[in-house]
Amino acid sequence: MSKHEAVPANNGNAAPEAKLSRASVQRFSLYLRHLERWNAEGLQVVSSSQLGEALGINDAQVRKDLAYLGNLGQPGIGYYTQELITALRHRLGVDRAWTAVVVGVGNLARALLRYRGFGEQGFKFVALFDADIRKIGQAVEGLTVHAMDDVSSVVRATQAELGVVAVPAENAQSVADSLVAAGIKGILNFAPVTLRLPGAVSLVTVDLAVQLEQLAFLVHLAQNE
Amino acid sequence: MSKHEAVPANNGNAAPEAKLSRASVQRFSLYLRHLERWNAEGLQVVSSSQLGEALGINDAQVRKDLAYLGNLGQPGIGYYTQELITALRHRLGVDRAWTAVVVGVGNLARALLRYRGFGEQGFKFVALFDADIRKIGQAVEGLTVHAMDDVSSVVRATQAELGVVAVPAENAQSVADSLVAAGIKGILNFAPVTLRLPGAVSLVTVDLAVQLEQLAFLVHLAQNE
DNA sequence: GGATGTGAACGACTTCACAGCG
DNA sequence: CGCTGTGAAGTCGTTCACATCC
Repeated sequence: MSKHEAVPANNGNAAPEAKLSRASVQRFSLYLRHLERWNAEGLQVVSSSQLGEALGINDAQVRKDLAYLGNLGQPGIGYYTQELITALRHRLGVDRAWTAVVVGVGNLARALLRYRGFGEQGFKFVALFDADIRKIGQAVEGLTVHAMDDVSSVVRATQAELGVVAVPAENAQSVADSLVAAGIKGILNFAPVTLRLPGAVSLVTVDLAVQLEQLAFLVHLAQNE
Repeated sequence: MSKHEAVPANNGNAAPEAKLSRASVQRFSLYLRHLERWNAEGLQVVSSSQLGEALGINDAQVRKDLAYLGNLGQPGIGYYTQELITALRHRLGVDRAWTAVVVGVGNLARALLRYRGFGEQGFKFVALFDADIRKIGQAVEGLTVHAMDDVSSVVRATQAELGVVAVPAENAQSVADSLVAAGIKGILNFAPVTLRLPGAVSLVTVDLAVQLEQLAFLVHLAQNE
């Protein structure tokens, strides 16, 4: 990493966090996934056009994105896979473990808990919560389901940083409020509502209904042409 | 726009489909959801600033979006809720029924099948498929699980238009190919891969791993400041 | 007055094109 | 040579500001 000699060290120490678009960050995750596979397959060098092709985007875009990581590219050669992976993981913040809790133990929660790959990327689910008293105490995917009243104590005890909201729309805001009050730093929300959170808490919403409607619209559009 | 005497009825019949950004379409879904709730609560008129506030966006943005629907706004008043709903549903293509099949009967599939609201928006799941021979013939959420070999015949028989891919990454492309071969018009993909589809088939990908990493990045960023 | 519709300014993202380096 | 890094141009989306209309 420490790259002195040549390179003006634009990430010297002052404001290393340049403006990274949300789109770039999403692509970072995708680059990382492809790189890790290729690296496992023994590929040691990769070019911006290979990455671009894998993601279906322009190669200049790839170089622009990767430039945020510093001057890792070797003109005439490409990028060293392992080096890129390390830099990407560091920049994304996944070069360390993340702990998460899930509220709402339905099928979606189960799907997430079983999703292999989260673990590989350093995400660890440490607790589950549900409002349904019948589910409390049950073990799901190796974790015990706690009562909603225990959110605060369990989140503090586990020092969980991320919370997944997988409850019906009408309960989502109050669940989010509980998580925030317990000290959660970021929420992944699957409920179809616009959550209101304090600025210090990050939010990513995945709205499945919107996505399905989006698809219907695209098909609808394609048919009327 | 041609400006003569009351509304030029620009949605007469010619070329109503202007360029609609993907972002606009996503917002359309959100507008629709809020409007339907407000309408059910008896609200008859709504303003761009109310909608903007509900979605957390600028009111000018709302007006720009809604302008795609024609001149529905009443200066000094706002928009008539019912009229907006009708226009939005029509434009989104959800003023008719959509049939969908799901491939990969895991927890994610179950979560989708139970998701209330899909039905209300006119989406109907008509068949399930799975490669696991032990699941074939089982009933899940009222639908029978079919073998992968039956994709073609069942899709044709049900005239399903949309396909949900909820299988592991390594099988996603071949599943998608089967769906396309069977005549599916659009695919909602949950597998963490970049699917390659013919141009005539629409695609929406929901990558949960990317979303979780995005959240981690945002928290990571907020902490280093 | 109060809210729409929209040109114009602004800002963000993408692509082009090419100098420069290994 | 091939491939990076990056200004410049181009494209797209958002916000501003205000004329317009009920």
